[in-house]
Amino acid sequence: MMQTTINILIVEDDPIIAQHIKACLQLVDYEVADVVYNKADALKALNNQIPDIALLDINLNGNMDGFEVAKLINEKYNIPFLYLTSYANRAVVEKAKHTHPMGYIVKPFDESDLYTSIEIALYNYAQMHQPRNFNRDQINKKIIANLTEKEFEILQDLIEGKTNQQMASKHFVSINTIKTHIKKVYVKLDVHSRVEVIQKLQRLLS
Amino acid sequence: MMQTTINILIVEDDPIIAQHIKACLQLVDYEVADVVYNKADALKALNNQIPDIALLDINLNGNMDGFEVAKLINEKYNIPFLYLTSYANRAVVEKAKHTHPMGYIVKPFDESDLYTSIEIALYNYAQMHQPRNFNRDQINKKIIANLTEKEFEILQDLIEGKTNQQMASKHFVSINTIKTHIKKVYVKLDVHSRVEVIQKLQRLLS
DNA sequence: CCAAATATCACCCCAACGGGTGACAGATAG
DNA sequence: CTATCTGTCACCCGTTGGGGTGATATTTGG
Repeated sequence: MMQTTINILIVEDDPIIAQHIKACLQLVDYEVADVVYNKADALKALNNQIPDIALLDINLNGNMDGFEVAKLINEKYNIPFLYLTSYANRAVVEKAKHTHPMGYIVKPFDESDLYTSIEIALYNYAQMHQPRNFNRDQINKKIIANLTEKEFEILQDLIEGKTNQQMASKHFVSINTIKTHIKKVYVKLDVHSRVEVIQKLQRLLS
Repeated sequence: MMQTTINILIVEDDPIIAQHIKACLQLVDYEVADVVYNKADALKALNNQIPDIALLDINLNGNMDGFEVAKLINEKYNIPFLYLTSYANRAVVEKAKHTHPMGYIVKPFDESDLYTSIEIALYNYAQMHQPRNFNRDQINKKIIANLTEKEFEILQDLIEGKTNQQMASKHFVSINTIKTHIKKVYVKLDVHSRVEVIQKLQRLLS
């Protein structure tokens, strides 16, 4: 349940600073997933392994490529990130905040700044991206026929976008069994499709 | 559109540092609502005038009263706050994050640190405490290829649980046309099913 | 001990969906 | 005036999903 180590991606074009960041992070027991020096490598690194959080320099080799990395993270990956840059003027900050960073650290910084900001970022991001109400009891309190444990598990997979076949593989059962469970979930939630399930849950848990 | 002035409450037991913070804030055109040196005065100040954001020192005259001010803000006031402290050890940060600060600045700091953190905090706090703004612009800002007006309409129907046939009837076009639109939406959102669309949107607009 | 609940699986049917290709007309922008 | 964008539509294909029926273990509560 507990995450053992936090994996961090560093995107910083200055190798010296990048290594300094890495050293700081390791001082406080973080794991550095990767250190990359430009946008292209950042995309590769993300595609290769999704970190728990990313530290982005805005200026990468003269371009403001950090913003584009941020945009990609927002689009494709479900992780928080911090800007870590020497730019602190209005125009840049204004643009930066629209990319939804969880923090903005101005250089120079030390490992305290990194540590505290990362901790807060991870915690807040998890808080705001995990609907806490979503558990079997909460749902069962609001419907007539209660979901069984298994049905609830299937329900979770369903709203995560898994296909019946994927669920069957995951749970080591026949796809027919999955279909049976889903049919029961539909009856209990009084819906007739996957999308309706999600709508129903949003209404129920809002 | 532009907020006139940002009003900030400073809670800091060291008068020298408090004045320094105040000076920094005024340098970047923030308004300082009040400067208080202990918990009791903080409560009074909050009761008197609700600022847009608060800067809290954790240590107030030897006690960790900053946490209690934070707790009160969470309970009674609808504003973000930042910790601004010299404590950066694990135990304190651990406790701090459970009080949901929008940031954690370690002393010493300068006005850049304050400015960037305050801007991000205000923006993110507003984002997460404002109900969903589901419109085409909001989505298009976060994806590479923009959705057209028609595609956005179809998207709305889709997340409402409508089938392709229902959309075709509603829009007085062929079901093939609907399928074409949906295919384009999928490409632009980089997804492959209806459920994934919903997931994606939730992430994009969270 | 027995009934109910739960989890498992099979088979059928057909509608719905996802993906690919290609086409055509009108609007718009450079 | 072209090139692109947008909206429209068709056809094909294979997969997935939703709905119905029925069966067999195992567990559990009364």
